[in-house]
Amino acid sequence: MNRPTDKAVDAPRACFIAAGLDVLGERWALLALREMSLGVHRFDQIARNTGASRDILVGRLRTLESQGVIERVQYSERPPRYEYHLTTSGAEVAPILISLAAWSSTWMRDETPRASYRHSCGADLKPVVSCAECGEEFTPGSLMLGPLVSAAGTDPPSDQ
Amino acid sequence: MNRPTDKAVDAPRACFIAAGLDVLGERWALLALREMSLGVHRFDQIARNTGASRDILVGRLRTLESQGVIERVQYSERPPRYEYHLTTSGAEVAPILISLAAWSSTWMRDETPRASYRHSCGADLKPVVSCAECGEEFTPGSLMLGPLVSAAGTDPPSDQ
DNA sequence: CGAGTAAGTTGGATTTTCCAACTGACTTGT
DNA sequence: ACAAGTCAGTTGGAAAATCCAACTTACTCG
Repeated sequence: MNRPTDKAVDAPRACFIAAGLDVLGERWALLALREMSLGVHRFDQIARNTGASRDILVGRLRTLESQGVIERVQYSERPPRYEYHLTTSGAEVAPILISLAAWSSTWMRDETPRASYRHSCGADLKPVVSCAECGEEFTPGSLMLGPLVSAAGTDPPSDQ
Repeated sequence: MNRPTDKAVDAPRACFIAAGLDVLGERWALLALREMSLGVHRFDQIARNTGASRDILVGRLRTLESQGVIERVQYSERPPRYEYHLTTSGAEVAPILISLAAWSSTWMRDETPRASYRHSCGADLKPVVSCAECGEEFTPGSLMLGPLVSAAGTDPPSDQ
């Protein structure tokens, strides 16, 4: 019952998971990124394949663009038309999609037939997440809180 | 004017990513699971640490319970009080949280100081996602669509 | 010319979320 | 004993986000 550091107001935990969700956690954002990572780059097809309302999708794509996750590439001048492409940052969302697909195909066991995913080697999706440092697999519970880190934490990759 | 045969509307892509998001993609769901995986199991603390409204959080926890991701464990009879714990399914959400935290700490480079994560070996969070079959690392773009799969796909793990 | 494609935009209905206060059943402090 | 605090919710009303179908603009194709 004794907490050594009792702050006046318990603010929500500011962590990188919460920060990531601010960008990727809005409705349709991850599905839009899924489409782009599958090679679908045009508005109408992204809207159709995700099921998102067109107006909401416009907003989401603008947000993702402003966050540097995707970029608009003009493919027609008259009328101006753009394709949506992943930036380096956006391409690196793949592990999240992979983990999500793997969890879902393991635990969502209902009748519905769904598109599955596989690795490019041809095998069914069975991702193993391991620590780059020690090589050990991440087991549930081996994720620990680290120190508070701001921008200067490590080397900032530049986009493009 | 236009009321032609607009029937064969392409349905949204039914895939395991979308299915996973139906369960885990609602607001606050992943943050609640984060708390449980960090050892926080009681309602008030989960509400405080996530920042979710209490009423919304109740709904979310009930949904996650009905989906078998968490379970309520009674710790007091009078008055009845419950703790929220991850099931096996819930514990296996960890790779998603890990990927999200890693992406975020790589790409969210602003001033805000945030709690970082690390592997239990002590190293900073640097997850590597590789294919269990061929051992090769998943690179962006090495995720491919597979065939449609329903419940009978592989062996169903049992929970609890 | 009329139909079709593409990327949006618009207005209004619906749904979800937010927020602060309240409740009930206890427990703890004085 | 009595007041205050804890805990896990519940409530009602306001605010925000989403949904939906139709509309718009600017082309291209037959």
